[in-house]
Amino acid sequence: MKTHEIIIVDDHLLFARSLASLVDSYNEYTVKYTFQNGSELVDKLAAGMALPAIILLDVKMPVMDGIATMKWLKKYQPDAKVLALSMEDDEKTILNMLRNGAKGYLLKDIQPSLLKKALDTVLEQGYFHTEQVANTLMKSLNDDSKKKERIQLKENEIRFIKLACEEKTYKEIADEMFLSPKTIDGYRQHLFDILNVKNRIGLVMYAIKNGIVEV
Amino acid sequence: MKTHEIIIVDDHLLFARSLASLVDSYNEYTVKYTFQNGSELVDKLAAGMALPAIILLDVKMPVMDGIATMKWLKKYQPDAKVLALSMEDDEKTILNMLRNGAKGYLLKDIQPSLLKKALDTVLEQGYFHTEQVANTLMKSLNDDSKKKERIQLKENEIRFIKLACEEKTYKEIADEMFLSPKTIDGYRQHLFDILNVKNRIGLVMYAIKNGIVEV
DNA sequence: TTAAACAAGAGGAAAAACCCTGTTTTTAAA
DNA sequence: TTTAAAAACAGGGTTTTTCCTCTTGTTTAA
Repeated sequence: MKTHEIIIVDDHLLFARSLASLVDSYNEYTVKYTFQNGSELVDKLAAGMALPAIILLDVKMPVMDGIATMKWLKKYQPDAKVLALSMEDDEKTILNMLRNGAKGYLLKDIQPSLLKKALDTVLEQGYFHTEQVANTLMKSLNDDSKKKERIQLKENEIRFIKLACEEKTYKEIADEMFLSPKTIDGYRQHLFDILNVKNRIGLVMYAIKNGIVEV
Repeated sequence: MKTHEIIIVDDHLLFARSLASLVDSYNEYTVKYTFQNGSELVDKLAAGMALPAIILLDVKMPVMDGIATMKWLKKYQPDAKVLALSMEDDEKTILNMLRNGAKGYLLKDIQPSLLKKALDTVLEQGYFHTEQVANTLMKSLNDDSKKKERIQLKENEIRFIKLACEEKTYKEIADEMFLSPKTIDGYRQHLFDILNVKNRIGLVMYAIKNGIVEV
């Protein structure tokens, strides 16, 4: 029976080696290579190496870390199946890896048996996540909807911002809000000042970053 | 021992009733009210009714549906703990409910025993999600990172768009790209045409929706 | 090889966005 | 009841954006 090829990318040699022997102990999987950082992997892939079934990718590495590697893979090898490995369950990092196409996020302190399940699940379903990571994910969805309004905006200002994110002129916005264009101009200027932006583009980006408008 | 109060909001009376008796059968929980739509709930809350421990909220309802209700709650009762109930596992809806603060998303065809676990978990951890929903969540994270570039854009056009999402004038963008402002103007016009947007705001929104720029 | 498509760029002009300094009216607070 | 801040609005000027048409040189495809 043909086994699935695995590549391990991790700068901690000891860990990488033991992980490799663990993976090799499964009948269905074989470790093809272990690399010490992202750019070793990228080099080989760029040189024409075929994608393995799954890449186990450490997040924190010197030279080219997990996130940089994911970005490269997303662009040039979007079909790569990557399981991220990490010491810490930092929310931002998890999101970043997953958003860039990682199929799952494993903490390094998981039960070895879980690794097998993770590999199997990724091949079958395309995704794998632990309870813990899923929780973090859920939380993040909510947090950013809460951490809104660090600067308290008035009802009308928010209405204005939302309209400013559409393809409308200020004149049209004024009509829609039943206010004079000059008042709208005042809103605009005031918001530029308090939000520290230079033009309407900045206002739109602020609105998106702070969840005032849905993307 | 004091039980946790539950409110059920569902327009299907038969379902609501049986759900209520199921919840009441747990020692730790008591159904306080059942409402037939979101606005009944909102009315009571607006009139000063205290929040229950958990609200079980149907997604598809007449008058005021789950999403509208979540939006109201997010604004006026952000501490409400809501478990969404739904017949279908539509990706958009799930995201929408969770983004608006739902603590979990239960499909109506789950095992009754899972409901108990869901209630317990929400109270303990703040969140509950089934395997299935978590999967949907993961998938959505990735799908939108892939569905990029439906319209094939040139390297330079993408560079321009990215800069157009910053607070720069076209003159500044031209300098940065070592091109004449008139060439930049050409890029702009061409992109407006092919992307079907009316102004730079539309361009920025397109860029964000299609993952050309990170938010 | 000739025509078509394309990229870079120019001129000119109207529309929209931006900026500053004011006045009047409302609203809220002392 | 007086005062003061905030909201609505105006005038008027500068800059940027947007739109249209046109030229020139380069690839590309028939």
